[in-house]
Amino acid sequence: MSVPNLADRIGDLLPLSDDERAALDQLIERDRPVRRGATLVRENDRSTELFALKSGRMMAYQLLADGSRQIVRFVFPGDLTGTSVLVYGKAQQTLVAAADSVVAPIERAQLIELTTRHPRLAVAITALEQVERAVLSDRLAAMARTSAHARVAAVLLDIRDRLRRGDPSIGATFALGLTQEEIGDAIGLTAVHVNRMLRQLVDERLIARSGGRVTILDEARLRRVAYHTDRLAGVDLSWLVGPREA
Amino acid sequence: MSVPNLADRIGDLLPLSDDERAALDQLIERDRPVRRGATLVRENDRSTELFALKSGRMMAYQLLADGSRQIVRFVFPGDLTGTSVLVYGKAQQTLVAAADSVVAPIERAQLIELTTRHPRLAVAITALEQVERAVLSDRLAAMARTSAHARVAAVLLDIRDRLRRGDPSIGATFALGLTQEEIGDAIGLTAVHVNRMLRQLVDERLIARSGGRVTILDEARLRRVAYHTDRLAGVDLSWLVGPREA
DNA sequence: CGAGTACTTGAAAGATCTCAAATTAGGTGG
DNA sequence: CCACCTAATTTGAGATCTTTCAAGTACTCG
Repeated sequence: MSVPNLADRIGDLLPLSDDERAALDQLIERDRPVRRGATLVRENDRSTELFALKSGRMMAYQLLADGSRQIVRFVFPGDLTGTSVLVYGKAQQTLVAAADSVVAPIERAQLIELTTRHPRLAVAITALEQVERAVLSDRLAAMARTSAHARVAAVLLDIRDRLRRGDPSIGATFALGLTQEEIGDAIGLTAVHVNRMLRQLVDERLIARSGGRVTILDEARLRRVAYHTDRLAGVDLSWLVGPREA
Repeated sequence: MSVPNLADRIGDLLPLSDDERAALDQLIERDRPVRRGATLVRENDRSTELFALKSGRMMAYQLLADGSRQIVRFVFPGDLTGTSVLVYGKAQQTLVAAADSVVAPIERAQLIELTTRHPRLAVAITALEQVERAVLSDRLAAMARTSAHARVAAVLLDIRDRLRRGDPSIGATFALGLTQEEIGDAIGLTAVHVNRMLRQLVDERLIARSGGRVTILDEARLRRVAYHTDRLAGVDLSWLVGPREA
């Protein structure tokens, strides 16, 4: 596979029976292309669909009362997004394609039906949600407690790590695929200040930049500066009963 | 009931069959008292227990590399907490009692067993998790994008709303039950600045204070100042099949 | 009554934002 | 391939917000 899909992601957490894998594959069988810059769902839209990203990249954001935009999450292939329609019946966040993308739309009833027939998959999907939550908590702590310098470092590492999950050949150099304004909207800074912090990271010889591409020069030090923790690392579902017994 | 428990909270989302309610009641049958100030779980502790709060109040926090504390969540009666042990097998956050409390410890295997036998409850618990996530997203946006003034206003409203959920007789006046340092650790401010912002809210006639108690004088305006949204309001699980058919 | 913790206030330092302008990069039609 | 157009980036200077440090006051518990 070129990019991981939902079944691959879940398969990484948990050995899947053929039956379970087939059910997941069927869940994401439909394709819907979304052009770069296009909006897939708008905040507060009434909807009963959620999405698995198959390729490309998307961003989920909320608008605040004063018009500013908070990018809550970058969505990479294999991620499930819009899960809050399960509960709210409407979208809590706007979903925009950051690159040409393909999503699999999933009716919430489909997902419920899947989890009813395959309780282990329900647990696995819950696990993915829990990881999201842990990431969100970390980001909250970072926004509240760390400097602009640290947050910019953190977002660089985060994007690189997530790109690498889809393509292990990615090394220290990668295309960020974000404008400085988007970075700012993700970590609560103005574009101007993001620019200054990037320059500072360059001056400190932590990264290099050329033509939209970033090179991490000293990953250990950058990670220290960013107070970075990898939340997918500690996930352990091995205690769940194996596929046969389930 | 004096304070809501987990079964009540879920019952608010979804009409429960007798069977389902009994299963929930059984899930939280054990009692473990925790004295004010005591630590129930420490971040990174290996553990397979999660908890439902039965009475009192708790706080979940993370420590950052520089030693500062981020309070990620205030836990009220009926809340489930520590759910990340499902996935990580260890606690992601430290849990401390903010008041004398009683929790029901729940083995993760118990919860899995419950959700396997009662798929609708699995959905309901997922719903609670989704609400938590939406709240966390809002808080992220608030940290990243709103002023100290707005954040202090928001935390006051948040605490009041959650107290009221447990005791509808609570009106405009309530005991905050938090030190200014704790408020600061929740919203990313120093205690000194929290103090100044409280004073400013008083000067603006939005609130009054006396002896640890806060009175909201102009709720509409305070809510506007805080950019506040109530995330439990929009929850709708009515589309799930009723208990009989399930 | 005394000791410790929480609260309060002031002044100065530091971080980040705002505003403004100059420069660069990328995309398009000729 | 060039010329142009727009969006993105870069830099400077001053304003604003929040923190830090320091000191004094109030409250609570034993």
